Amino acid sequence: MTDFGGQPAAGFTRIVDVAVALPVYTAYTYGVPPDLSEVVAVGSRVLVPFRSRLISGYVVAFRTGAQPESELKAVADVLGGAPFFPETMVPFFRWVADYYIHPLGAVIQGALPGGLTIAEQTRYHLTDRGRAARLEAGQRPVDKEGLTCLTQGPLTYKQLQKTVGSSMTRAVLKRWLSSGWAAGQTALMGGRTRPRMVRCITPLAADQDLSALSPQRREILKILVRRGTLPLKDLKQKIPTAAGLVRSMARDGQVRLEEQRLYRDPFGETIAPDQPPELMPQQQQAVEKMRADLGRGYQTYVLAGVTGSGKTEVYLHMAAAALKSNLQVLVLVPEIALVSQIERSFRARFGECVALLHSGLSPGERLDQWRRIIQGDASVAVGARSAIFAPFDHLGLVIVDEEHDDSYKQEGALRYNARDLAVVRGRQHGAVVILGSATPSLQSVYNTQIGKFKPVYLSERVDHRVLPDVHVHDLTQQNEERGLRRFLTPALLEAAKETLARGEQVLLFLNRRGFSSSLVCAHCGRPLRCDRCDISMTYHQGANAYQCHYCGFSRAAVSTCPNCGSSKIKRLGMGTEKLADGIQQFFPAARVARMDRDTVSRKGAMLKILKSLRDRKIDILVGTQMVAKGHDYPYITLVGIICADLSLSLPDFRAGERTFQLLAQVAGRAGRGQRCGQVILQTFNPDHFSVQAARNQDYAEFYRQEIEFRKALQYPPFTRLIQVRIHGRDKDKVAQVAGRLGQLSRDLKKDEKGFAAVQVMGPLEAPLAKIANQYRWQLLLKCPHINPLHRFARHLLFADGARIKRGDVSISLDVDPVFLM
DNA sequence: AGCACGCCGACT
DNA sequence: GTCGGCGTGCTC
Repeated sequence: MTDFGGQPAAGFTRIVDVAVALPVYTAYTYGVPPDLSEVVAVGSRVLVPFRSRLISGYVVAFRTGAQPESELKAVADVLGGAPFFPETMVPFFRWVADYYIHPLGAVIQGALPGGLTIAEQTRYHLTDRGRAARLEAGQRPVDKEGLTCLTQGPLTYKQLQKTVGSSMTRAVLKRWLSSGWAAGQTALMGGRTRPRMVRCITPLAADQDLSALSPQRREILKILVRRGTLPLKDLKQKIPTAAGLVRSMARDGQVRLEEQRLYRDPFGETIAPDQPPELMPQQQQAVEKMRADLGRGYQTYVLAGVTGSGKTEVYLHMAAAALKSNLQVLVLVPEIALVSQIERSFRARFGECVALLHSGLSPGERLDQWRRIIQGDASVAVGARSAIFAPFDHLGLVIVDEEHDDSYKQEGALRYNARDLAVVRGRQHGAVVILGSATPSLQSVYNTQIGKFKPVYLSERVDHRVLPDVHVHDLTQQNEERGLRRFLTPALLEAAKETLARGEQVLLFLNRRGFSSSLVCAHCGRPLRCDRCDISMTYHQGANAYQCHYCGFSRAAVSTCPNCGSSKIKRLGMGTEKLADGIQQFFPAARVARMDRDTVSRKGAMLKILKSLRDRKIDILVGTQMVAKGHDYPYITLVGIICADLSLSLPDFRAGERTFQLLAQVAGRAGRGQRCGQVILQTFNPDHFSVQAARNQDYAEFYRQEIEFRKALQYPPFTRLIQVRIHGRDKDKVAQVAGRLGQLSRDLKKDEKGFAAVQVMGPLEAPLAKIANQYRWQLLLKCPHINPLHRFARHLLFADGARIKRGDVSISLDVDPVFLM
């Protein structure tokens, strides 16, 4: 096999820093051998020796300083040819790694299209001797079981351990190797995503004398001359025997056969080009104001436009202006379902130069869109939060639509907020950033107040449509009612009746899916909880099952109470499923549809519902917060908010903000077409300021009250937060580690003067104390400034916390947490 | 992550 | 006395 250690010290033409795709926090330095020096660039994906195996990494810098060359290992290969990101993005990756306290290599890895990572892996196979040993009597159970696993084919150590269990240790494997029962073979694994290469045929001379050819050859050439280069597959559809024919035609010099890269097409149907419409005066002013800054350095604008004020058209005009100055444009929307709407507008206006980036694409499609951007074939990218890493080099405009939306926060290993990163990237590229929303986040509005961002307002709806009337109805008045009537006020039913009679559509919003959201044993009175999460389950009628909304666990609805064995389970509370069911009984003739995570899980299901709505094949749409997100419903004139309070009672300092945004957004769905809309808002808290502000569509009033509350309690935007999460399978160990981290935090605060301003809250058991068998504790760090907070968290995680950490308890950080549950 | 090294308990 | 468990540390 290859020897990695003994490369000649001399002969390295260049020295590079490589960020490897592992949880390590430093870049490593390698020498570039002469045969690779031409192809290595910043952004190259390289294969490098690391300890005793080969793994992939990314070149983040060339080294010029003196480095003892003899100690360097050599880059083994350059993968995938061209670089995967421009050099200008390295500072961005570094910023992200630093700010979110995450390994640089992992940041890059997470940013790039998936399926690229390569590492050397050893897989073990059974030898003849091992086959014999397996059958011998008196073998240990581990050996017997493990060797049997290998009869199915070679496995890695990890795979073996997974199937056999914890008794399968490295020592056992070593014994097999030394006694010759098994042997290892090392190979490069992963990295299966490749450009799609297709055999294409090109006609060689357009003016060939066709009469001398056979009729079939003549036909092929005719098609080719008309269509230009064509994939062989397409030609075969017209002429089934084309494969053989073109080969001989190539020999005769009539056509050329070659492998060409074909971009996988994630776009649906083609879209007819449109013309920019005339802007309203307000839109025109907004565009003029922001356009003046394009190409003149960084500036962030908060575009606060009421629902229906034509923000998209402002985006399109800004994008056109940026493209005209040869600047690239990045457009972010909160979720995949909204990408297609915006993407259609952009493609209609700008055509082929639009790329699409979101996690719904296949790895191959993503890689292709990525390449189109790097090669400059696409100068506009539309996508969900991960598109913030699009490999643009001359970014001039970043648009974040519905910037208040929590979906911009990525949960998982690297917890970033794409909206915040848009501002960072904009600053690094000297670009204009537009944060657009009808209900901007408190954070962004605060930033306009302190002069960090500039505000731009769109207060008029296009075509002078008026905002809908919002009527608040107190649900406590319904306490005497039973069943559905408890949540359907006479006013709502009356309004629905009238709306349907006029042939218009009704939207009913209830932020809770399923049929019954509360399951209680009729015998012993205990709530039915998920085994793995310690959270109340929800009854789903469609699936006839009890489901856990946190881990997905599902059990048949015939199950008995785990506590007393009774089979009588009371189904209380209401979700969208029960609401849709019930409303149908009130309006038997109406066509009722439901839109929530259960009905749109299949690909394209949501578009189908939206299309039926537009085609007026639906009279009443029942939905969760999904219906509140940016969709256009031209024929909906009545919006019923069934219970405005569901998000109000959550133990989260942002509950009020979230509720206001949700209510205002849902209300804004009414009357977007020609007709005026009305909203009926039902609530148990009619006097709550979030409800009041939503009713009056009064953002300023909401802001005034909410900002007071944040200031009084010293919450963001007046402070910064880092949440430390401690979780693991062993309840006691998690609690113990959490306690020790808390103690450590207080010691740290006492010992270092710089940490005086850092407030340590907790450790506390998380509000959702157990999810998917993981027990959870948390520690909240709060400070007016981010710097001490960062240093503090690093200290906790690396310097001292590292000693506290146990193998089976993990500690992770969430910088600027959005969900505190 | 993955792999080696090194330190303690239960067995031939 | 060794075998083998897992905590600790390093990888250019």
